[in-house]
Amino acid sequence: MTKTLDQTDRRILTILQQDARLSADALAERVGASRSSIQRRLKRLNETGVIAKEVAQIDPEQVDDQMTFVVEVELERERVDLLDEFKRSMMALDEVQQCYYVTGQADFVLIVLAKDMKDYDRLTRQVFVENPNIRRFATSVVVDRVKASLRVPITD
Amino acid sequence: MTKTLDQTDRRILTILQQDARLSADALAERVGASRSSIQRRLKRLNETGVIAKEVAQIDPEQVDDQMTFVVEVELERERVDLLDEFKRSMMALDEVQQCYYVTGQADFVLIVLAKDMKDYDRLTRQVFVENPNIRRFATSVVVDRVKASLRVPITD
DNA sequence: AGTGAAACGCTAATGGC
DNA sequence: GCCATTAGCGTTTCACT
Repeated sequence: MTKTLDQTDRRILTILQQDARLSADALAERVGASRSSIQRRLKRLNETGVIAKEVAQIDPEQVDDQMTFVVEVELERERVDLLDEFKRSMMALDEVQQCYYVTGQADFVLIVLAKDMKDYDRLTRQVFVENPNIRRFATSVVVDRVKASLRVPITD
Repeated sequence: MTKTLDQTDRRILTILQQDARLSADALAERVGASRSSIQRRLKRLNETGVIAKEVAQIDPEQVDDQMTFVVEVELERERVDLLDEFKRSMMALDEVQQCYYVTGQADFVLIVLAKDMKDYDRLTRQVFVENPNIRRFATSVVVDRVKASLRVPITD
């Protein structure tokens, strides 16, 4: 909880967000510390959950022709139990890459992946249209995935 | 370009999207192949760019108290050179975690991180308000980051 | 063509000092 | 920060199919 992340920690995190395959030696050189120091820090950063996980980023176009959609969802009533139920259903759907509960006219903003429009249509019918708790949803089709990361800016 | 990814490749990709730290031995066991086969596949998947990179996912709350914003941006005129200029400026901004060029009333949807409202306000003044090419932008504040990944669903 | 098994040297990570 | 041990990696070779 009490995260005293010093400058070295922050530099490590900045680097690992771009490339998690770097060895402790390479990191040591870049941030100006010894390898053992780096490894102790890495262990701590992993154990405390600052580094949540390391994942491979896949090029969507090379796997299947995947389309991306931005979806705004407005619920009928904002009851806590219904909100939670909606959140849980979004968590469970592989096609929903991201889900944000937001202020403003919409209640949720989603990033959704699907193979094609037909596939997307099938998904929305299943998840939104047949859900009486959803007042409306608006879809934007992503033409260009200009930038897509989960990178957190870290000032050191 | 489009390699035929077989079932084993797809399983590997699915697993690595959740945890890129697994050893070739561990992968071999999970997908039912030998270590050498896995390593040959990994090499190919990396060289062809199917696996674009491996990155560490940081818990934003443990680094700084970061707020997340969803921003819709509408440009004044959709001239190709102006679109490209806007895309480039988004690429360059660390605070812009994601940027999608979309169909619909908005031209772009952004996911933006900032320390607080003041910080966000400063950013928008700089990037949007003082840009004559931007007709309007609408901000939603993220209350709950329900789900945030870049995971591409891979059916095998 | 790709697979699985074995073996090579090397680099990197781990835990104790 | 250093050292010794262990683990994992990258590669090659070979027989198989």
